Amino acid sequence: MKFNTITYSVMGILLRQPRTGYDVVKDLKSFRPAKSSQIYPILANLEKAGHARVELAPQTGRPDKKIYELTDSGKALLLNWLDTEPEPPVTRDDFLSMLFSVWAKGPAAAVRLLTKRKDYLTQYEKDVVARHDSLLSLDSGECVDPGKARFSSRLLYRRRIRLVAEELRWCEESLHELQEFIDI
Amino acid sequence: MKFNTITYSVMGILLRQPRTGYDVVKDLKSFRPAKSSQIYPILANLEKAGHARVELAPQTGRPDKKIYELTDSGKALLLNWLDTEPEPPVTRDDFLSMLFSVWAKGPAAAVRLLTKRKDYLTQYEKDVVARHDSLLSLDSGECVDPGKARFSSRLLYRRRIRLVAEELRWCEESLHELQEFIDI
DNA sequence: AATAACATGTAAACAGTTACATGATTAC
DNA sequence: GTAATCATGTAACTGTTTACATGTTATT
Repeated sequence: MKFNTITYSVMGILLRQPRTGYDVVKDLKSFRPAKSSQIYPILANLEKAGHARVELAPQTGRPDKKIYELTDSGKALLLNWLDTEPEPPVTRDDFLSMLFSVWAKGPAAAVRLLTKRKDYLTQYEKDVVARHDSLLSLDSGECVDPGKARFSSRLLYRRRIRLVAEELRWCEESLHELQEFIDI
Repeated sequence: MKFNTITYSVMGILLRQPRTGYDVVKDLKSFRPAKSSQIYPILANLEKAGHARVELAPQTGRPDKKIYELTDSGKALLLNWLDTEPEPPVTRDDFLSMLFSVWAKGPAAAVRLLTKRKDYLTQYEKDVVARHDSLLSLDSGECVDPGKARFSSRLLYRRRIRLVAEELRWCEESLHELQEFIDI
């Protein structure tokens, strides 16, 4: 059976700890967002293929929890995937398409667009920094041990923070450049 | 009629100059990549809706060129879109999913993964810088005029260059951190 | 001689989102 | 009392890629 790449991301969550579908969706948010309607079938497929097993936790008033756990074959499959060539990243960002055409609307429109982006990034930066800080506060020792899951998480957060900060600098530089065309 | 966001990216290309479907695919590559099988129907729809008109350029030995040009209604629609709220950007990047799980494979695997990324980014940086430079060499005056299309292009290239450079710094920093776990 | 670029498009498959179905519990 | 969170999933729709169909011309 051939799996798509999001399946490996799901396995990456289960490698760290047994999780429900609902949990997996939350955990994926930071590096590979997906809707629950996409995740539930993936978990079912993993179980059918023997790469995950399920434990049922009965609940009252809401659907019973299905706690998924990675099997040895699942773990082996995931670790194997790490040696394959990752496909080049793809980004879809309306802001870039808007910027591409904003010249036709004049400098004021460009300023509006870039200011909106700056606000978005500022908020985003705050969120990521907060999550990064709370990760470090949990157990700063684990975060620097490359054999621990939190090491990976820390690297990912740090990357995000750096990139967002750099795009903010770019926004400000671009806005600064546009100033002279607005004021005069 | 309601259009999806890639349609606006296509209109953004046509706003700059009349183009064939083949050309549009090439032009989109830098900020909103898409396959030709997705673009041809979009162009046909734009024409049907009256937002683009087609001029036929007969050729021998290969299909006649269909040169699309944006109409006034198309231009108005595009400029209107620039005032709407862009949806938050989404990125799909296998490398991030691999990094998320690489802790389970140990520091040497992490070094391999990051080195591969570094190589990819180094090549990518070279490409973008080259395209940025060739843009500047064409007409450096237009590039600083926010009423000209090349101003938008220059901003987009500069953003890419900055972000790639920042991710390269992050790679190197992370690799440096991993060194001590490998050598000893 | 082989490969890349030029040029159009359709059909099928895959990936991903939105809407639906269902409702208790918890926090404000 | 209102909104968010918890918890599962299916069906329909939209978006994107891959495979097919068909060749010529230019470059290496």
